[in-house]
Amino acid sequence: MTRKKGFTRMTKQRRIILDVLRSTTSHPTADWLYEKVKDKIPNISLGTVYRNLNILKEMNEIMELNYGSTYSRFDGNPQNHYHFVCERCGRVFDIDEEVHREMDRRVEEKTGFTVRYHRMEFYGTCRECQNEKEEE
Amino acid sequence: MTRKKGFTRMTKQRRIILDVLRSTTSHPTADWLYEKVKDKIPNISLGTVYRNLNILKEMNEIMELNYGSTYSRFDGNPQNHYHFVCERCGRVFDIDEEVHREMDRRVEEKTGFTVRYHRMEFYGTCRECQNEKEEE
DNA sequence: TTAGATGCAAAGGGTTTGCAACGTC
DNA sequence: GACGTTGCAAACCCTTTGCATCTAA
Repeated sequence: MTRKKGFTRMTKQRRIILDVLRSTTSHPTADWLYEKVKDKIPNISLGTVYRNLNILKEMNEIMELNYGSTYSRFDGNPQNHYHFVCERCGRVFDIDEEVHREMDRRVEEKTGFTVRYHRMEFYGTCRECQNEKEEE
Repeated sequence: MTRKKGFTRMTKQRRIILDVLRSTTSHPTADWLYEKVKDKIPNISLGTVYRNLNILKEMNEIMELNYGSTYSRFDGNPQNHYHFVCERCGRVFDIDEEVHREMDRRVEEKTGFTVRYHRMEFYGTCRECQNEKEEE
């Protein structure tokens, strides 16, 4: 699983993909990033975006999120933090709440497993969507 | 999102899919369920399994989990609970820990969002995998 | 009786990958 | 110069879906 190979080269593509991801708080999809990066590298391919996202993930520079949807979202903040997913509009928000590391220890004691980290995501309705009319 | 339609019929397929899922704690994939159900309904189709899993999910009889993998796993226990995902073998375990509903309220206060529930999953190495030799 | 459910197979759609050319170190 | 990386397009693979047929209520 852990990959020890190179990843030595900081190509223009890799750098710009990371820049774009770091410059937004919207937890974008690979395709959204592809479109954005195309502004700067018009002939970049979607495959390159995916490849670099996977590499950046292995380098612990970014996080991959997949909450319910059929596609992944990416987070340019590699620090563990919690998320909120709006069930109406699908947007993902960061939650400003400390990560409860003590729960990892408690689970370790209970299970005998080794816990490296945990993820937590809240589901509900964001403020904006609360104000919209109900629809069936 | 919320679907008001029928789902009135408890077909043989639906009942057996739910039975099989309820009879395991392994959080199986759709394909695994398909293979198991085939023992009882040899000519059932994979599409039927998927359709029923989606319906059962909407009926709040089961939960769909998608933690990292490209495919979903299903949980026959509709009660919210936490999970542990082994990063080595990929198995998913239930965690016997009360759900911290108070965190939902705290996030609501902080964000102004409406929180319906939260999910939490721990990642690490299960006991069995800890005993296996390291491999690169 | 009849609307929901099934089987089959094809389509969907996000993601991965093989390969030749390219670019970084 | 060597080897990681890219672009392109095809392949993958899990999941959904159209349609004729079937069946639970």
